[in-house]
Amino acid sequence: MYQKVKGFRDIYGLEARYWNKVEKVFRQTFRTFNFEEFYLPVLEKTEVFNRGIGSTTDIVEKEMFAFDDRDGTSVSLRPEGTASLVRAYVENKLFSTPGISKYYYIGPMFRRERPQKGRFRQFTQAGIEVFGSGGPSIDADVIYLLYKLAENLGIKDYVSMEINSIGCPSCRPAYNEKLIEYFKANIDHLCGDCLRRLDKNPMRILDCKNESCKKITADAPKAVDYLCDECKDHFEGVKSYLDALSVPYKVNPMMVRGLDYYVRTAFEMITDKLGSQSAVGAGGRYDGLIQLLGGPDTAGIGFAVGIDRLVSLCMLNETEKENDLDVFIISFKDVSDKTALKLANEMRSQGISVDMDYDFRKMKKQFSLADRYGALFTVVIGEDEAAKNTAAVKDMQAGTQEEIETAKVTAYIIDKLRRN
RNA sequence: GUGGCUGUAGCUCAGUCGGUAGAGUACAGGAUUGUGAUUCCUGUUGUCGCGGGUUCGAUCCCCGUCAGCCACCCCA
Repeated sequence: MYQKVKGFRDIYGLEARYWNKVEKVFRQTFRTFNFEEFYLPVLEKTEVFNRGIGSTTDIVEKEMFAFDDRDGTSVSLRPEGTASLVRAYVENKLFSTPGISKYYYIGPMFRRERPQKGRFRQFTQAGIEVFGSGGPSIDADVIYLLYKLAENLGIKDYVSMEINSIGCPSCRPAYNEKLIEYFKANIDHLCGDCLRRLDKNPMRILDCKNESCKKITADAPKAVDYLCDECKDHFEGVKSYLDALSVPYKVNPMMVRGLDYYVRTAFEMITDKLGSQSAVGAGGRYDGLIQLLGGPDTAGIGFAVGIDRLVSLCMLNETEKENDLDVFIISFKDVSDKTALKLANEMRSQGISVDMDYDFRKMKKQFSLADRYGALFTVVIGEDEAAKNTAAVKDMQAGTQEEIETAKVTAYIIDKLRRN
């Protein structure tokens, strides 16, 4: 028997229904914020990610599905969406459209990590990107959108929002110096991983979960205390707009970003309900990225959310009904099979969901099928009814039954459904 | 990439101190020749994850491997 590739999965049944619901809520919510859908390729030249995400990040260094195409160019399954979308934005010269650009995408991403709870090698992210606005009000609105998604999915009690500012190229180097200085003074308390981070990316030490490191990081210099005037004003602006929108949030000075392109505002929507995978959505500002990928100097901000994780959270509620069917037609071979088939499609063209037993089994069997599908109504066409050109329509919840002329069944059902 | 646990029927799991397996559920048929639940009867299904070793004999012991789960790491 064949097995799926490690870390990849099949999604069906109840989970697929939730998946559907989440995507629907996402598209509707994005629509209300005037975001436009962007369909992106799943495969990009590897350099897009090397340049965009940062060649020393873990994602690029050891998690990409990268391989050489037949002509020798290195290509990669995308590990995230932002670099691709920025590439597309620049390549299609969309920066010349008037005003700011707001796009969203939903689709599979690929990272070759060891699978565990809430983490798969193919996972789906939905994300948004805003190009062309550098002010703090869009930051707050984007964070509000992320919050709104959780609210619209009915899971806002499961998540919380944290924000931070990680500075910009003009203030971060000085802050990094301070950090390195501080950690070097406490170097014997750092774990092996953090020793390596010390030179490469000292901010990441703040994120370490090692107990001994945590003790030191608690008193480490904080980025928010070393922001330049512009960054400080920006961060204060973001907070005041968030307050105006009544978004519940917490400033977490320990929050950092794993991707190189982020500046200033960083935010995360986290949960404690998914084991060790706490992030369900995260994002930030990346003002230099568009230029880095060959475009004009354009401000950018965005976020990505993990659909797989969100679906898990939604399933905690267990409110999704199994029932999806309006009508089940019970019919019999050589008695009412053709009538049933015609009636089913007559109702379907009116938008009613209809199913039937194509094997025309015994009535009792057909009723239990109708029951299993959660049908609201059954339409029985047996010998008696067929002879009279009628059908027995049964309300499955009430248990009541009425005999209706076959030609009038569709109208009767529509009327009944409307009343419910 | 590192570590721990797990892998038996479609699903949940039991079991054999080493002698090639069983329950519940699900499914199919019937009791019930026109009505959903329950009940009762009958029936079907397994390369006991895969490969190798030890043994007269392995689903059980040993090694390897693959997959899953959980954690580290990383991240959405």
